[in-house]
Amino acid sequence: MNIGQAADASGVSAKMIRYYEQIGLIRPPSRTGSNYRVYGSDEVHVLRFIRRSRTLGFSIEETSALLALWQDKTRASGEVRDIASEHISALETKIAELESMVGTLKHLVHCCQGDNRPDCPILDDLAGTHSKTKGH
Amino acid sequence: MNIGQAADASGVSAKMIRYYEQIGLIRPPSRTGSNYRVYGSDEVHVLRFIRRSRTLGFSIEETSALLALWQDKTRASGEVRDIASEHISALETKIAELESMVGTLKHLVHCCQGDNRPDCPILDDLAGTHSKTKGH
DNA sequence: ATTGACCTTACCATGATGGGAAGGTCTATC
DNA sequence: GATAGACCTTCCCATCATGGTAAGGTCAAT
Repeated sequence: MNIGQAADASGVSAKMIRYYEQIGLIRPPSRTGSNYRVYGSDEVHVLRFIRRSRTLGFSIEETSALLALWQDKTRASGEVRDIASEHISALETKIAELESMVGTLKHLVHCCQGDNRPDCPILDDLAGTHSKTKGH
Repeated sequence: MNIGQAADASGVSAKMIRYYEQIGLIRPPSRTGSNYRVYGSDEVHVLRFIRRSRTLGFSIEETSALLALWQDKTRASGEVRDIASEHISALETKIAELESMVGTLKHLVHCCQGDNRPDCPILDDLAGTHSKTKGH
């Protein structure tokens, strides 16, 4: 299997497959006589694992740890759960931050006439020219 | 005022002030005879505006647009509201994605024993070795 | 043999920020 | 004055994950 076919089969772009190899996330595959990378179903399986992990928002580093645990037959599932739990916490923090932003912005948009007058509470808030943003 | 003092007064690092100047977000300030940048309260005001905008998650590009509108006395507040509304939508999409990730991960963690057995539903899900992840 | 689709490596770009080096300047103290 | 230390200047590099592009080699079908 060529890299393009492995890319199609795994959903990871050829560009990324080479990158993952370069940073040591995956092993260098064997090559043909003309220096083409050759992949088998095992490699595709690994690539799918990586893709799913990335889709779930795990960083490359976390993905690398999960991959090692996956391939380690003697692993303890507690380690995996810890990684996932910490990732959940990080995601929830991020969500809370975004929700806070959205809350502020919605309030500002609600207060904004949206007409042609030069007054604009959104800009006023950004400029910090008034005392309070929140609290009706 | 030197760049360090402007940084302290605005909450934007000196490094970032120079960067904003370099990309054209802010105007180059005047210089002393010894080539030091000199800032006044107007510049600090602009920097605070930028900082607040970035804190609310607006990109540099969006911040640039908002800054132009802020400094345009004849602006229509509708434009500002449109930028903010679109940003809210983008943030909400992001939040929904993150919540979806968290939902999946929580389910997986819930199913994971966290003991020393090699079975781990989280890894199984990442590997895609079973039919369903969701749906109890 | 030619063509077109694929592969290879190598370099550059993103967005926003931080780090550091090498060298110049200002201020306070001796 | 001189010296020390805190500041300033520019320039380059790194991040993180991904995409693009260019120059050149290879394969399969016509």
